[in-house]
Amino acid sequence: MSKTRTRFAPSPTGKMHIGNLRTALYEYLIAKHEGGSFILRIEDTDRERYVDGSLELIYKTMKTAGLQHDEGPDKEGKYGPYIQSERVGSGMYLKYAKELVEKGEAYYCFCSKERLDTLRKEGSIETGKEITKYDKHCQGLSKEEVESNLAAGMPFVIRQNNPTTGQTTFSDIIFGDIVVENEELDDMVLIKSDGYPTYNFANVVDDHLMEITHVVRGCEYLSSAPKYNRLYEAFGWDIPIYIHCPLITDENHKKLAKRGGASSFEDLINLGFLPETIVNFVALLGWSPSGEEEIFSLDRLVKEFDYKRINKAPAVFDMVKLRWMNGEYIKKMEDEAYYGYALPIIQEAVKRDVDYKKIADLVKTRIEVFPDITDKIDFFDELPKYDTDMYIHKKMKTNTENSREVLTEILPRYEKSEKFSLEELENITADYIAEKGCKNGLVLWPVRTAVSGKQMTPGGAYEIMEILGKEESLRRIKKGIEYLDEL
RNA sequence: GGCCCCUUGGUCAAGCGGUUAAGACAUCGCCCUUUCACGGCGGUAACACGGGUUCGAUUCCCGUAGGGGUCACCA
Repeated sequence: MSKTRTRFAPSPTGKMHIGNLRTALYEYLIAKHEGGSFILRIEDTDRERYVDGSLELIYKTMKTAGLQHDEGPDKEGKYGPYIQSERVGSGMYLKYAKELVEKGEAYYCFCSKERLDTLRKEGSIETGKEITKYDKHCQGLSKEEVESNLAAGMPFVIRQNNPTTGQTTFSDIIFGDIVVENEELDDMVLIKSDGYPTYNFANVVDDHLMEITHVVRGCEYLSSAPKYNRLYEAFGWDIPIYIHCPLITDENHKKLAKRGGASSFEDLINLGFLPETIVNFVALLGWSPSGEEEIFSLDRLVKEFDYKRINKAPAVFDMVKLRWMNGEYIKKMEDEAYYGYALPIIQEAVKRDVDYKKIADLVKTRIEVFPDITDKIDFFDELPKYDTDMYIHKKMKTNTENSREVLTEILPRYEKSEKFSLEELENITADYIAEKGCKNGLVLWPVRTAVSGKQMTPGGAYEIMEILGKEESLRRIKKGIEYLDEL
């Protein structure tokens, strides 16, 4: 048994789609789980769709996701070049295509775009159905006609020559054996008129040349798989193990579109998700471990991943659960890493001179995504204008009356505090509550309200006051009394 | 429309002929508590339908329905 080799073969056409990321991840996991190699190959045979900067984005994405390849354009390897456009120059794809022509498994086609278009249209008029198969028009060309056309410099493509009778079976690890009528197989183009191979052809040739053992890709390629098999067979090459992954869909059960919402790794990162979360989450979309855990590091995934447990049914990308999972990751983060993300956001939101780390600590268990921080801590920056109804709380038994009383009574006590530390504030308040003989909430609710102006805050009255400092805290309490006096 | 694939709670999913049909997210309730979270406990909620096969089907087979994918000189 040869060493496991998988490959991720993206096209440099923009952002990294979430489906592609999962494919890359599975390929990485399969290779690493079996101690094999993970190869990065760039499929840039469509020069029109090329997007500048995509290559760098691919590298960057793979790196931040932690999917380090063993071979690729930027890494040594004996199967290079790893960029298809660089392989075209040697004429190798054409050479292989010609080999198929020799064998009668492919043929030159000189049909114009116009003829192909009208072919489809006419077909639909006659039968009422759309004809999508090429009619093998050029297959009938004699060798001489082909030669003279070529000599005349006529543009051509090379098409696969598929049989019109019989059946082709192909085997997929996830979906099992799938049988199709050969009549259904279109004579797909192998070499385009610009001399570049099509994806379908380059893919097969390169996978063979690079000795790829497991081909992982999305389900949307399932229907082209039989044609691949014919290619392998025509060449007499070993067919790799196919692993077609279920689709990832949006909430409407439609293939996750590039448009609308977050469908790429970059989008998700920009929304504040951690790379580890995205990798973890995406791994669980269409695959499940044998145990019941759900939080997996990449290393754990490598250990646990068994591609035979990949699902068939499409999976909805659930943003809500993604957010939950990200929250789990945030809670588990080491301080240093956490502060690295949180502090800049807090500094941006709170201009006042306060202990940002303390704020960060308060908010750590209350967010799912880092941008959540801003809304939760804005009151540290400035006391919002609030309604005095906020002093009314049934459970705390507070109302505007007793709140005013509490605030007025406790204010001078806080004023006497020297350090205004958590401990001191706690003692002062506890003493007051004891003297008053009331419930904690009766005092703490109005204090927290006055000091924050919000109904919900990370941390309680003490934490907030400590962070705000004596001057600001007292100012806010006085403000609260003022509001209540106005009633 | 042709071809192909899919079908367990709202979502992700376990299950692989006999189970009280797991677990997670979401949701609801309770507890904890100075609010909100966190945490803890518990509840609601599923095998699309119809035929077979079988002593027995969520599991196997065939239909039906629904959903999805794909039909390029794009990948």
